[in-house]
Amino acid sequence: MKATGRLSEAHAIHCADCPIRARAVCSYVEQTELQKLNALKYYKSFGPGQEIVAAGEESTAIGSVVEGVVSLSKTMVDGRRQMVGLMFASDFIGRPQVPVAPYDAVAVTDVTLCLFPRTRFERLLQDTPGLERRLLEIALDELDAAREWMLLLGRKSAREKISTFLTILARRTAAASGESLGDGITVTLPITREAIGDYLGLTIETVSRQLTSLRKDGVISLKGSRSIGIPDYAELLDAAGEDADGGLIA
Amino acid sequence: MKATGRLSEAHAIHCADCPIRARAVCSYVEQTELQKLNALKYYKSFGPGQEIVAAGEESTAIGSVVEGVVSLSKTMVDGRRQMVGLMFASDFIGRPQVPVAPYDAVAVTDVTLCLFPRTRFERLLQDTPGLERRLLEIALDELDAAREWMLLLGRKSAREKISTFLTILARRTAAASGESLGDGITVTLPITREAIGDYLGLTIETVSRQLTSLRKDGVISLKGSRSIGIPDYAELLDAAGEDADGGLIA
DNA sequence: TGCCCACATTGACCCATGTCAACTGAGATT
DNA sequence: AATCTCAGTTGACATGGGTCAATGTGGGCA
Repeated sequence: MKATGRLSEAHAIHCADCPIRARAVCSYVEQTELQKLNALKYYKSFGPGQEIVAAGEESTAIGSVVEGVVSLSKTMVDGRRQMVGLMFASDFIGRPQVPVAPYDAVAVTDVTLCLFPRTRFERLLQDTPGLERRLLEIALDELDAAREWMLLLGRKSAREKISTFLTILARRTAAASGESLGDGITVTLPITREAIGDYLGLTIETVSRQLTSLRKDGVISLKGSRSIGIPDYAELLDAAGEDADGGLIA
Repeated sequence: MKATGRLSEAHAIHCADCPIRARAVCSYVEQTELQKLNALKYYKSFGPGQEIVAAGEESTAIGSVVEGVVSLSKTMVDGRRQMVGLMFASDFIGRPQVPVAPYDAVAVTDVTLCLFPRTRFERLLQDTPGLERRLLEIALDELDAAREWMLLLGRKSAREKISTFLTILARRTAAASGESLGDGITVTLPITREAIGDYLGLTIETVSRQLTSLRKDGVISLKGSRSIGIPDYAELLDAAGEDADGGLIA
């Protein structure tokens, strides 16, 4: 990853007090072993739009998102772009053993990462019990999510794509805030229309038109361009082409 | 997985003599430890079209493809289907810790699997050195491949999709036979037009038309419907919308 | 040998989504 | 307040790929 962090690099937080401790790679690591991680880790911050790694570039560090949103995307020579992952707090970025990043990682919001030098992390992986196990779980979760996304990209209509995206945000928002999905939740879009298009394999214009269409049909309400009300989650799920319970990976 | 194997269940092969030993989950396991795996494993065979697991069903066994081709696919309530993985010899099917399959697994050809009871395998994972590490590598490779596929599904044209698929087959064929990609390799399609459509997010008709179009343009030659000649691999790569070296995961 | 059946190809047509372009609106800059 | 800018919306039109339907074809079996 680049050496160009933007904000102050906060070293302050000890792993024991880490906000993402419960779900990150380190979550199975014992208190006693945590010292090793704590000694090696460092924070780095990035501003919106700032590049974290570029595809093809060597990434010397890997680690977790502590705060903010990071997009992973691939770009074709002629500029067509497909987002292949949208990473939130506690998600893991980068891959052990492989020095070259296969995609661009870009900060979408203000982002703080908890990083480890890659080769050091590879050694930790071998002698820190629980680390590898958690990383495997995370990788398998990502794989399931990627496959769910393949269904969306390959087979869903524009309307279904947008609706699916909103259901995911709604579930994420509900989970984070403890609200119920039932009673008219409001979600905040973490990304621009362009990024939504890149995520869903659509153009900006189609994203915009589908949002308008969903609004006209009363499935959602728009409060400014980044805030979306969902009066009836079940109706949205239906528009997403999901069977009632979804089967989706949040 | 189902208990309805079709062919003789060959227990004959010892792990030490296994044809996929070098690349499968077990490849880092020491000779001495191999006994444990060998004692637990069993073979199961399936005929073309036979279901291995259904989405939503409990899968009690997980393991490797020894021989043949397996498709993983997701289906929407209205029947739209997207293949999310095409598994060849040494690929791993199923996921530890998660009892319910998130997709259908179907034998495409005659298939032989090397299976382990899932919960037993989970225990092995913890006390067999190297097993977890290799599974992590496999999962991360699959994840990279899935993300590459997301780019294809979300952003590539029908012609590019078909061409990309053929480049992958060509590389796989070349690697398996030791031939060079340069001199007019011939690939055999392992799946029907319908399955190709499901893999690429296209209809049968579009698959057929694009193959015809590529033939008319001299990019490929058709020898029967399942055999395709590739006179100039570079030209095919170009039609796939790839920059010269690809960057694709085979 | 010839028929059958599933797989594949081809044609005609249509529609969802992309493309190109103009317009709008909210926040920042002066 | 005037204006600039950039994200977003909307409109008109083009087109790639889907849909529906007819036709071709090759391998297995009577």
